[in-house]
Amino acid sequence: MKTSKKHYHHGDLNQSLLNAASLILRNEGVEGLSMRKLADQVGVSRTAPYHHFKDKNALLCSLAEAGFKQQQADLQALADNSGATREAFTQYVYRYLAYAQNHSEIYDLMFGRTIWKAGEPTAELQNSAKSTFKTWVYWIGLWQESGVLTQNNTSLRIGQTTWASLHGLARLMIDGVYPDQTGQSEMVEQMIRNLCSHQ
Amino acid sequence: MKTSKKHYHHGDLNQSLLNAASLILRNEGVEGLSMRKLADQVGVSRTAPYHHFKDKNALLCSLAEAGFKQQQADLQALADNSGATREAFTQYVYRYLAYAQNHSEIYDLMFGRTIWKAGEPTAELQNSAKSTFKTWVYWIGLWQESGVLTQNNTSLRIGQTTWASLHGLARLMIDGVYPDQTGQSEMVEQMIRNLCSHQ
DNA sequence: CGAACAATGTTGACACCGTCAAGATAAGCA
DNA sequence: TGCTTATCTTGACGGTGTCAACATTGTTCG
Repeated sequence: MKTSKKHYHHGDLNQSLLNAASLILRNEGVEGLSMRKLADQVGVSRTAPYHHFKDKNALLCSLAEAGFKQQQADLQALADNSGATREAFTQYVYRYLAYAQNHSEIYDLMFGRTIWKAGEPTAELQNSAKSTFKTWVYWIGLWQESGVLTQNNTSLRIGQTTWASLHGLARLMIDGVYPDQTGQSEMVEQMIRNLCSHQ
Repeated sequence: MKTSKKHYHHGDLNQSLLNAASLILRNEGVEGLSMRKLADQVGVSRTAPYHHFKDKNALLCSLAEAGFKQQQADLQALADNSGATREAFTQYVYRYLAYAQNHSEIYDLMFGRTIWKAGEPTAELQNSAKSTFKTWVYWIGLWQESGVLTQNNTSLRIGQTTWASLHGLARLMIDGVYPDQTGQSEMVEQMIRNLCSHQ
């Protein structure tokens, strides 16, 4: 019943849709992701997906949500293996940017206008985002305590600004504004030097 | 011949299209800007705009280009009236962010994926962007000389990172990821503190 | 002046898109 | 068994960008 192709019911359409959508996203970007093509890819009629996702926006939110969870797990693993040292922060930054580059389309969904401005973020998505940010602020606090980051403001504020800086870097690389890879790691190094406290 | 409505030829369609597009952009965002609606608004047939812009992408590039020029003039005026002081830098940052907020849709066109990744930036647009960035780097150099910004790297590198930070802040505000205005100016203040050299 | 030509406008058509409404099919349960 | 509900289907509507073919106008030159 699961792998059969002649069944009227698909079996696990919800997940299949997410998988196929992920693939299209990676290969063709959001612009190449349409509900019709998606349905076709999965081998189902145009409107079948609407029984699993309210609309396209809901599908995208689901993808972004998965992105948040993966990113959070990704980074959590790193933090567990090291203290609040400057080296850990550096690695954190590199991981963050690597994630943004390796999953640029999902990253765009997570933080871009498609969902947050043009569309409407699902409640679940908002929760995921908020949770991720809280974890981030928590670690910022630790880095402040250990003197890696400046203590001239609350961890919330420092969390906001450092994240904004990281995000800006990620966006410029992702959106094709900095097309050349040249000097990219130098930029990151300089950015880290800027973010860390100068004693 | 100019203001008449019964003429077969419009008279100044090119500019009229840009004006109308600007208006739609401001009121409804890029999502609400379609070539057909645009043509309708100007009172011309669907495909008339294609005699003035190769395609929608070209139109958007033109809008973004105008944005660059306006921004550059905007900021140039500021710089002319003040030296390379920290106060000038602060004002610069505020102006930059204000521009991003007050012209969020154009800002998005100038630096967003719509043109730079999904579409193809016109040669003219690329020139405008490059020119603006060069001016930016030039001023960064002056601020470095006067000790406002750090001298631990080239003006190009510092220009890239400070701009990335600013850009990140702008994006988060624009894209609706930071919906509340609360503490926004505090964020900016902290960001400036971070960017300026700590003597 | 008039004819040729280029610029600018028009309608028609095509292939997409998101999504709603109504009906078909299957699964779960009484 | 039959009823309900979840799932999937086809059909349809209004929207999109843009190409091809044709109409009109302004320009230029013999």
